[in-house]
Amino acid sequence: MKISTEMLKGVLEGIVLQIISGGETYGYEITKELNQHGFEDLVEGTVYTILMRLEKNKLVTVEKKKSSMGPARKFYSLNADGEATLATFWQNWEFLEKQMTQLKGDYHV
Amino acid sequence: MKISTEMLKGVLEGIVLQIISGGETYGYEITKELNQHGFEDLVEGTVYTILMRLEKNKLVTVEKKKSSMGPARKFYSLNADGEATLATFWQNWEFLEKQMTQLKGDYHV
DNA sequence: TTTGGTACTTAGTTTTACTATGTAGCAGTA
DNA sequence: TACTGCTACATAGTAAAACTAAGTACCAAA
Repeated sequence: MKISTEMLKGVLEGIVLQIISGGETYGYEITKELNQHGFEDLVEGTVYTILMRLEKNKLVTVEKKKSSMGPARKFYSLNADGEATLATFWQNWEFLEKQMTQLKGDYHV
Repeated sequence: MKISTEMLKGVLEGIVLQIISGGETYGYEITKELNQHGFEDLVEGTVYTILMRLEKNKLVTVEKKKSSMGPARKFYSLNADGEATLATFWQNWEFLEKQMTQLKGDYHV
């Protein structure tokens, strides 16, 4: 099963924040992890644009580190604003979940 | 609490299908119902564009009926394709819900 | 006759993710 | 050496969906 791409809008950024909150990581790794979490069709390009948006919006700190496995990696960590944004994201998500469950029940014939 | 608008993309169409599945209804009424279901900032224009998309994609049937309360109403009902699309929508939603819950647990520090 | 609620429409904009492609480092191997 | 494959990042252009903002029109009550 794959997730319809439109349904991801506004959710994907929160997901990436959540993954980074689990510990310093970088774009290529995030992509691979998401691919194994049901986001099969997600490609690197999409993740990189999100990471750059996070950086532009000052929700993360970035540190470049050399790797023995290829080119240098850009490691991302959440800063205070990032943590706050992530917390708000989950609140919104849970609220949406609740409304969706209600709608499903209320309008069932 | 209101739902962030970007998070709605791809979800709103399913929500509207779900409401219609509960019985023949029209745009203005759908808007009011959603406003009371946590979608406070949702305005008519948004709902109407979704309804027209549903009609264009042949997921609904439309019937115009006079009203004693103002101009004529356009009543929408789901057809077979609409029901199928709605069922798929809920499958996708539940899958996304599952993945989100997993992500929240897996990457918690 | 004017106000307010009901009801539908649409042009233009913004946001977000996708497509597609390019660049580059490094390891193993033929 | 040349080639393949995996690792890793970057980005220009496009598509989809919802929003903004404005308009039209019907009808009832004050």
